[in-house]
Amino acid sequence: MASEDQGTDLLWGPRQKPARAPRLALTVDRIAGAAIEVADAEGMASVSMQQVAARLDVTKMALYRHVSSKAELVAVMIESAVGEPPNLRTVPGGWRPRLITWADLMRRTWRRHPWLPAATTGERMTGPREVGWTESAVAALGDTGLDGGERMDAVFLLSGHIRNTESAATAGTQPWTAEKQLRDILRDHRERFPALHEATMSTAGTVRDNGWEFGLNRILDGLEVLIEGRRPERTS
Amino acid sequence: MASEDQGTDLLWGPRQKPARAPRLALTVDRIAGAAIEVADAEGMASVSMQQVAARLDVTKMALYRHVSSKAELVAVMIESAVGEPPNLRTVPGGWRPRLITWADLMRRTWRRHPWLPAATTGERMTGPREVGWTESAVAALGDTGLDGGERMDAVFLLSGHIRNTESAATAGTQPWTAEKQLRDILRDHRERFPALHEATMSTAGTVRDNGWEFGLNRILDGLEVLIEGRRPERTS
DNA sequence: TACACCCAGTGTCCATCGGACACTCAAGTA
DNA sequence: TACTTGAGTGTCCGATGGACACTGGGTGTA
Repeated sequence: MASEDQGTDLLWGPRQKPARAPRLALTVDRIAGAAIEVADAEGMASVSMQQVAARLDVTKMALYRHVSSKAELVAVMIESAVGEPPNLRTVPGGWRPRLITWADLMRRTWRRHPWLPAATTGERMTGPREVGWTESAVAALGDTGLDGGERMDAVFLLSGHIRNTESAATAGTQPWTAEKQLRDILRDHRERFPALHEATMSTAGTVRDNGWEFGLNRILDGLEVLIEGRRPERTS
Repeated sequence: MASEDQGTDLLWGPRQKPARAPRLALTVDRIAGAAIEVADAEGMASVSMQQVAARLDVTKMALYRHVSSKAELVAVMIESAVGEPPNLRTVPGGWRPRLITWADLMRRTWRRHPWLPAATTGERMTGPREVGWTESAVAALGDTGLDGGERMDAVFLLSGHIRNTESAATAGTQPWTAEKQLRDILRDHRERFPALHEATMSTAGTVRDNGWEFGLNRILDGLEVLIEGRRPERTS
């Protein structure tokens, strides 16, 4: 950029500083941190090797000394962003409050890093912390009488709901979440989509959470029906 | 590519064919069809302007005469792939069988085009057929006593479940769906993830559907709890 | 019949992407 | 002092989406 100016300074000016500031050593953690900053600020689409490298004042190829590919960079970002999985054993009240706590913590994390839904779709590597979050939720269902497959399916269902509501929050994943756009469409075509038109209009002015609370309660109610039905009959 | 050979042929060989086969006129539908073929065969990542153009034996820039951007191409693909929304009014038995039918039809469509989850994430344009599918499901909840917001949230919850199970079917969206990989990890770290290890091992050899049936039944049960509780009390 | 216009399809260019590979150069060791 | 090592660099490549000027054949009008 300013190579000529620098040359002039080097020749004529007072030698004020070492030509290149003594920079911190590059580490995987620093790289992940920079990538997360880019993603938080400008979205996953802006996370490229050159963008991340630029933020560290380094060449993109330097990054490859520490991560073997972009996929690995993303994997490291995710592990760093999700944080340590929670310990739910101290939450009183059985499986339901524990799952609510888990879902709430997870949702908070995902809200802090809105690119997580986009980063965690598709084939990819999985890190220990991510698995730890799953462990945590599966363990919370330990005394419900559900079998192993059911416990895993239940956690998948719940975490999928978080993914859906959060990715819908940042981008219109589903037609009916792009509020404004959909409302305009429906105003122009109300005769074609009467039920949807009526439902949408009745929610005008309402605070929307993309169905987070609604879906959470439906899922937990559905689980409760199964768990209570499974329990050895006592009274009835 | 073979321009010199063609030149030779034109000069010396018998003039066998018009240099370029009389090709079908390019239309948006033909373009969308070709793009869907590419996506079905090689996944969404292989859908590029040049790939689609090549399949039509045409330059990529020719496509821009018919679609204004790649985003528009994708939007057209989606509209074409989802097909006409179903009419559920003939399905007997109330909202539950109707939603099951709807979910089953939608899941079938998404299975036919495994790229649909990937294509319908992120900010994008929405077409009338896609909105039609939503209309169809919202209408099925018309006589449940749910209010407009609840009906939309319910449909979002259900369609989100389809998205999750289907996108997990084609790629390991969640750690616990990449069966083989996860099982290996857990074998090596069973002391770190005991609950998950136990749950996973107990499902060995089981046919997995990514929790489709399980999640569907939980969601419907959860909806039923709400709907029945909302109904004006009769007996009890 | 002649000519001008229109427009679908072409060719070329550009910035950006992930990544391969050979390099420089300073620090540490023999 | 000479050699090795390894972090960071520079350059190249093919593929991506897209801008823009061009061409050539068909059609409507004079």
